[in-house]
Amino acid sequence: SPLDIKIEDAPSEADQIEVKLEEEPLWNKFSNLTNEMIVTKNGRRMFPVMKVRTKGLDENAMYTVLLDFTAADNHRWKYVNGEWVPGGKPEPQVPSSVYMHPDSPNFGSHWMKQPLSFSKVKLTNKLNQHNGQQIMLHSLHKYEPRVHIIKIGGTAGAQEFVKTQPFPMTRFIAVTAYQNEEITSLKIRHNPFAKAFLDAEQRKQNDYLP
Amino acid sequence: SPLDIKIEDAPSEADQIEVKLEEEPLWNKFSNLTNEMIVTKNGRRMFPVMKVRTKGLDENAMYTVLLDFTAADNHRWKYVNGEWVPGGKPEPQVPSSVYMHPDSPNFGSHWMKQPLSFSKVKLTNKLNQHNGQQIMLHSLHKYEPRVHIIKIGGTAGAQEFVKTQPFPMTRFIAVTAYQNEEITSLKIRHNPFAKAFLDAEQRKQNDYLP
DNA sequence: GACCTTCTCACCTACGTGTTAAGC
DNA sequence: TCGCTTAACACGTAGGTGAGAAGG
Repeated sequence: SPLDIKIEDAPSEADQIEVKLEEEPLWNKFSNLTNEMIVTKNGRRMFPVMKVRTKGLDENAMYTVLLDFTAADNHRWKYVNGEWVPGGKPEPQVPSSVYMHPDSPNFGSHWMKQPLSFSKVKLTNKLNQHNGQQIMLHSLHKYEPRVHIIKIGGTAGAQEFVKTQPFPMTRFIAVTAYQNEEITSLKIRHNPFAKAFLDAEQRKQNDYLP
Repeated sequence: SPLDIKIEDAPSEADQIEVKLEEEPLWNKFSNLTNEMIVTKNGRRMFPVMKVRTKGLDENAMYTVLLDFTAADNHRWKYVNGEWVPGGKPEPQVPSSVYMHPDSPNFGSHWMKQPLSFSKVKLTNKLNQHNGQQIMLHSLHKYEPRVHIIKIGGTAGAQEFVKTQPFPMTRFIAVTAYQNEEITSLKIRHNPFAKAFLDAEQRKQNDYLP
């Protein structure tokens, strides 16, 4: 009967929350070529930048937003003859450390007001003590970024994971130097900080013409 | 009797909270000369930067920290013969808009961990719609900065002022161009962004020597 | 030798300074 | 004229790029 509605049928908050990737067309271009991200001792920013739009949060509740990276598979990769091929045993696959979005903690209304950008996260291949802005990854391993939404309860210190959203399109192989020159070319053409190399890049493009 | 303790005798949270100015010796140098702060259309940062240290907050409670500016007196000022003198009627003295510290909202533990800096606040003499980082002031009026601590309650949207701390030593007159060249000199000697003018400044200093 | 990593570099973005001359 | 404001400017801080040579 219509009166038989159970409490479990009510959608939980987690079901209502959406975390959606921005700039999918750009990410897709990199993904189609197998994306690479540079890791350095002091940490390198990601390009493209992870940007997500959130929906379905409680406007007045408080949330913290996290970014981390899971091992996308179970091996080490090599770039051979213009192709990425699996090779060798992987490093022990411990979960990456976690980057907290600098606006955290904040109200649901804040997070939903505009897309949030993880522009300042830095990827490194070394353990660096001082700095919560760096995430250590293993070079030549493939990773998948995830965003977590954590709700902060009214009572002291209470926290609760309400959503974990993986982004398969943003997968990448961590490298200390770019392997695929098409990736280099895409980065130069879209990252304003690489403008110094744009002229040379455009000359190369012209070389392919008759 | 010892049992006669009344609840009112317990110190309120506001009584326990301290908000203390950092870098007082530097502020004092400017204050002794009558400090000036540039205001521009797009907004100018303050120098020195307002930095405060907080104590006595509840580590697990959530607070927002605000900065604003009150009219320090009831007249307009003029710089005549190397001196600031009162002159003319003031603009209507509405309270300034409010700058929210970018870490807001955050836990008491966060605010007490290290001094908080208001380095990014910008002072303007024009109403600029888009931008919460700018505070409009009237040129040639004297202002006194204040810091407010606001506690965010557990229930939706509940907020409560728990502390308002004025800083008389940081008073300044808003100007569109520096009037007292000793103020200019102090700014150049201490603000790293003015290093381009440091050489010329040091030559001037030497001119005063025999 | 082949592969991977590290370091320095020129060249950018982005923007915070007071100066100066022009505007009102 | 005088007082005040504006806008362009040179010169900094601060730091994000891939290139290329050197190192392991």
